[in-house]
Amino acid sequence: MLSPGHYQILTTLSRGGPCSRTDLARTLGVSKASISGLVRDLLNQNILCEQELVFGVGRPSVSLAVRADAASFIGVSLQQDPAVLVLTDLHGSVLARVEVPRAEDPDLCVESLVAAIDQLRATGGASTERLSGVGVALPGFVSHDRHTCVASTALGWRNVDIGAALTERTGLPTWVENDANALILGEQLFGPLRGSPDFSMVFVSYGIGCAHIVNRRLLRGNAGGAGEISHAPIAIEGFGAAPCRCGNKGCLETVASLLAITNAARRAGLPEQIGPLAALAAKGQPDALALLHRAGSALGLATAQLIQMLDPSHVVVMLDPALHDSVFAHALRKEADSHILHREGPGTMVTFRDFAPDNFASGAASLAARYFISGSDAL
Amino acid sequence: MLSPGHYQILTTLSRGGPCSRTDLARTLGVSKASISGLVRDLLNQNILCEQELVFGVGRPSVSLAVRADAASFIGVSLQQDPAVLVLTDLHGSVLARVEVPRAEDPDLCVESLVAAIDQLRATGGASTERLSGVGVALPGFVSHDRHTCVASTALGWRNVDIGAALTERTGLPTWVENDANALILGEQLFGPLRGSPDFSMVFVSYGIGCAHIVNRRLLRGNAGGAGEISHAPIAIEGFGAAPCRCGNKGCLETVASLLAITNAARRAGLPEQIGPLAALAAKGQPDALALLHRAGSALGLATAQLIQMLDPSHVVVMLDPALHDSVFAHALRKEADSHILHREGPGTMVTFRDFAPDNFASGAASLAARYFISGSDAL
DNA sequence: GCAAATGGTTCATTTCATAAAAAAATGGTA
DNA sequence: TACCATTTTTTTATGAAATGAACCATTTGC
Repeated sequence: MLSPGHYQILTTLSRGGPCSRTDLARTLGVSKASISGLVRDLLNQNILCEQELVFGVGRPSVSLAVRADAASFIGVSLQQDPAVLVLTDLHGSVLARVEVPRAEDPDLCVESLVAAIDQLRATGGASTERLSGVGVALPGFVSHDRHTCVASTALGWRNVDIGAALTERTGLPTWVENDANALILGEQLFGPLRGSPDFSMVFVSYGIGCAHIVNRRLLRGNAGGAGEISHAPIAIEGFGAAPCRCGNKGCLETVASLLAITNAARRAGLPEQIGPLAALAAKGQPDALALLHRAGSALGLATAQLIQMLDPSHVVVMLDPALHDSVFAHALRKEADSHILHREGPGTMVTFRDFAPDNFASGAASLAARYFISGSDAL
Repeated sequence: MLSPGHYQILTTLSRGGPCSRTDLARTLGVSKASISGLVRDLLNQNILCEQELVFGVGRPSVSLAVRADAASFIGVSLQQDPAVLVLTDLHGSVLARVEVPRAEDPDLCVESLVAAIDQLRATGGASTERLSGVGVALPGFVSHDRHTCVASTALGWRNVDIGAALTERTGLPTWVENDANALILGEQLFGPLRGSPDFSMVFVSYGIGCAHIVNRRLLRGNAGGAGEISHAPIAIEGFGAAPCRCGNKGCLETVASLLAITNAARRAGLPEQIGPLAALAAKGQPDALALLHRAGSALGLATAQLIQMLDPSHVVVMLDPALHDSVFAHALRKEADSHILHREGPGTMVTFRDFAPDNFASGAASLAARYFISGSDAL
């Protein structure tokens, strides 16, 4: 139905925001005549709309924009229990949201997800008329065709074809993706860093996740293992090197994950919740301070490794709000800063952002949105 | 002269080796009719040739191959003193070679390079009739248009437009590139790993260099700083953390570069040449063993960081031949292996290869060859 | 020999992109 | 107010490029 030319226009508008037909012709390097015809098609199909006039010297240009209601998508996050499902529009805005318990058994899990999806379809009303696809984010490895969960220790799954199951039950095309990858792909399509060709994201949850965009594409690596920062070797002098469940020693997640932090807090007789722990550290409690400083420094060192290796324009670190202005964040920034090579010009910008489980669901929805916009799942 | 279709055919043949017209049509997703016409053009221009017949069930297919003598290129390496210049054909084979002292002064340097290029042109004879371009590899940062050396501590250069200077004096289009990048781009076009979409290379010289191919493209990063493994933080327990010239502590190059090794050897009263030092270690001399083990372990740890972050299919480590079967190499492999997350399937393969200054010159020549083959310098 | 299978070519047709010209919409100026 | 310069957008005529379908070529296997 839509040609590569149509998809190029949608991608450009989605990446760079509204612009005129002439701008599109310049950006894409094709003639204004071609753009005119393609845009007409997209207007007729109610995928684009003409916005306000932009006045310059001559005839004003008409801004073209992708219509938010041209399509809607469902995103499923199995990153935590409970699972989060969202219905989003073509701008990435969340229209509806629902939570369901995350069942371990694959069949039960699909069952409850299908019920939740039906609920979203009912809630969404008119906006679900053009419902175009489902995206699933999960902690684990996903097959190359983005249908099957090859392995997930968190879920206890091996070779679960959740993509096929959901497609069959919902009648909607489904894409499955690793949680960190879904997060960064959502950011690339709809987030503040949209359009940035080289950036990385790290999130600190019970585990630690990481993903990279390089040359505008997701970095998967040879076996889909790129970004496995959890097991980055970060043994620092005086840090000790605790054995990790992977069998090695000195892995990042033995120090900086929420699980490691809460475990260490329990052993030290400190509160296990991250909020009270951070509050205690803010008041100057030495053990809490040392614990969070250690964890932040470790993640800072891993971040420095990342920056030296990839030289991204931005690294976004998603943290629990309680950690935002804490010794954890400060130690992270300081340790990272002291291990990167400073050169002229603007270096890599490290920013913190609130960690929320909904980010994964939105990211998952963006997988389907990407297909709608680019006409292929080439990431 | 050549259309995008022509370049697609050249790129496919160069990447995957000889194949038939029908194979090309299948691979590129276009009709046999189109291929037929494009191939005819390339045969007429003596860029392709028909090779042997491949017999199957029906009519045998004619293998098409890129002619090695369709064009030739000059590669310049300023990676070490003396500079190395090579003349290569379109298969990457070296046809002629010459060395010249590497002058510090940019004007003198250009002068001697031009003289050497003229010498290569004279030596090359008939093969230089289709001389198509010059590539330059140098240790330092290169501007985005691949003409100017922005900064090089090794050469003492700042904003030297060596590309423009050589183009003016030789009349040949010129591409300038960082040494590590030139090396890996040469490998991608002509080396054993040609066609592999994700791999990395590390070389150990007076400094340590590194570059990555990700999704078939060179990973440059935001400011061209990707692959700066020299200053990767590798402080290991018991390693100490020597201050580095970059101002930080615990950088890889303070331990594992040839410069660091020879300096440490001098302080310990050991031979400064890497060959005798390795021989001593092979005989069991404890200080030599400890020194090389330390250096190899450090590089192994950095390699583990690399593998965890990027998950490449291969990491090629270019080493002085004396180090190949040494404690350095063994410690490298052991340390890398003990810090990567092992999963099912074939993991990253770490291989050693001889380090030779000529590799950089060949890589430099491949920059020009790439333009001939792909019609653009989009890396 | 002849059918089956596959590789490669020819050619009329369609599709696609373009350049050039025309139309539209505005600001400035006499 | 009339008119011109400027820029955006549409229309139209032209040319390049890719295609499908038919055709020819050359082998294997029976």
